[in-house]
Amino acid sequence: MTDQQAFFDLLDIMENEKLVEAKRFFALMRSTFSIANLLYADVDILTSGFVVHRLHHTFNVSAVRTYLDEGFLRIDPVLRSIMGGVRPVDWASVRKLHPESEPLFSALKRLGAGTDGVTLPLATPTRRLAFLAIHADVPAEEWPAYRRCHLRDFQLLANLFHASLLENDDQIHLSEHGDKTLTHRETEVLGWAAAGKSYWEIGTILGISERTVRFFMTNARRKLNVVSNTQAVAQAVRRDLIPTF
Amino acid sequence: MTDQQAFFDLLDIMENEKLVEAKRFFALMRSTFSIANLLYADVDILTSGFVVHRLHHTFNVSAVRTYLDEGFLRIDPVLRSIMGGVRPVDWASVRKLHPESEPLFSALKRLGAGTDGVTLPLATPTRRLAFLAIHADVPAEEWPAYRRCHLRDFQLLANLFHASLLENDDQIHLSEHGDKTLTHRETEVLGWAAAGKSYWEIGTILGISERTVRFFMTNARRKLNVVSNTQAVAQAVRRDLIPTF
DNA sequence: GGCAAAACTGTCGGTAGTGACAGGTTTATA
DNA sequence: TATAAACCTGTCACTACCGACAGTTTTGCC
Repeated sequence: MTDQQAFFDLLDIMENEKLVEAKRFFALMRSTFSIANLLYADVDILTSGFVVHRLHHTFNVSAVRTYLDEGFLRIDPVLRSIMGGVRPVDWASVRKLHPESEPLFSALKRLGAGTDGVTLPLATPTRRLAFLAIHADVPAEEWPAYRRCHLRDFQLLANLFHASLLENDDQIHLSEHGDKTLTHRETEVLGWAAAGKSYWEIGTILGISERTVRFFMTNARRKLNVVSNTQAVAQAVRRDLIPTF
Repeated sequence: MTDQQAFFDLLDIMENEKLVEAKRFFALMRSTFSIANLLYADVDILTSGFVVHRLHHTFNVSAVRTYLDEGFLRIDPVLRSIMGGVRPVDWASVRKLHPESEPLFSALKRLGAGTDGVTLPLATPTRRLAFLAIHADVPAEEWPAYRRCHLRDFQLLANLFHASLLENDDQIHLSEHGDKTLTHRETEVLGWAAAGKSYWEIGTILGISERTVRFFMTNARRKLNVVSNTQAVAQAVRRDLIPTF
């Protein structure tokens, strides 16, 4: 049971160390399990493309570049599954479910990325997309059993690694934009927007100009760190900043 | 290694069954591990109080009621830790860190809730607070070793149980709120709109055209009887219709 | 197979929202 | 009396949203 011992040693590290560097985590994972490669990502998908918050991996750099340049990120059915839930996603089962993605899997194989593995979705406070992809280094026929056996290890360790990175993120974030409180007017216009009123209508209701309504709304958006009135209202409702009427 | 076998049997159930009832999950957990009691909660904490989204447990009903009535929910240092991160929280270590909470722990002991256990934070798409509290049924001196040994099992199984509930969430809540039921796609696009995504971005994320996103959003607006996406999202958030991914 | 519901797509024209430009007025507090 | 913070307003250019037009394809069920 040396396998077991190695896992518990790794668990102790992940539980007790404040920040575990990605390189170190990957090295430990590879020495503990039969893993060929690992990829951890925390990205935000936007109009302009995607904003990579964090990306660490052990794959061939040019292979990952090819994957990104070819736009595989947008069509990868594994990622689509990740976005749709919180369960671990086994690559093989997705491959079976999406035969139209066969070219992608073939390309990945050519790039040396292999096709046996599992991707674990990870929770982010905002709606970003974070995951740990684990590329197996066991014969294809042994993979299902190996995955079944070690999924619990992967899940816990991935969570702890992710938590470690997030916790170090928070420090930066909190010091960057400490909580801004909304003014009375900002709260008011958010409330009316949540009630479906347009800028013009809100201006009429509050007896101010449409422009001024926009001014308050823009301030509110900035303070809430969001990009649209819709998102601002969603935030405000969730955080109970809007009087219910 | 019957212990091991029992875990894997349970894993198979959690991975393959669409919806696992809380009662059944708890029973399976208790028969597989040395667990006295379990408590799963998914709540939303607001300034005006807390909204219980889901609550399942095996504790004494009146004990839980006392816990809530006494306002322990607000002062419980375990919950405070949970809110701050995504790591599993061991009750004993929190107790040591917060000597001022000793009365709470004593009260819990009186209520039969015990003081050896661990609470696992679970990811929610919105900023709700979800967790699985596991109350050990092993002698106090054996608990640290037992916890270390089975944390990975707890983490994975808790995740899968939580995922199962989340996946079945929208149906349950919509049936409560009656008339118009939103389709899966409609709730999905609402969720991304609440996250500040534009039609184009949502289309890209979901792998459909911008026009189709507009189609779903228009249907959602009509069903919710609102005039703007902003109002639709406000309604959806208030009524907890926002999708769970 | 037939039917309904859901999922999906295209185009047009008008209205609403958004960021960046550049200000002025009132009110509370140091 | 400074000084900040809130409150208030105008214009321009651009993008996003929204309703109404008119469909096709897929999925689940009887």
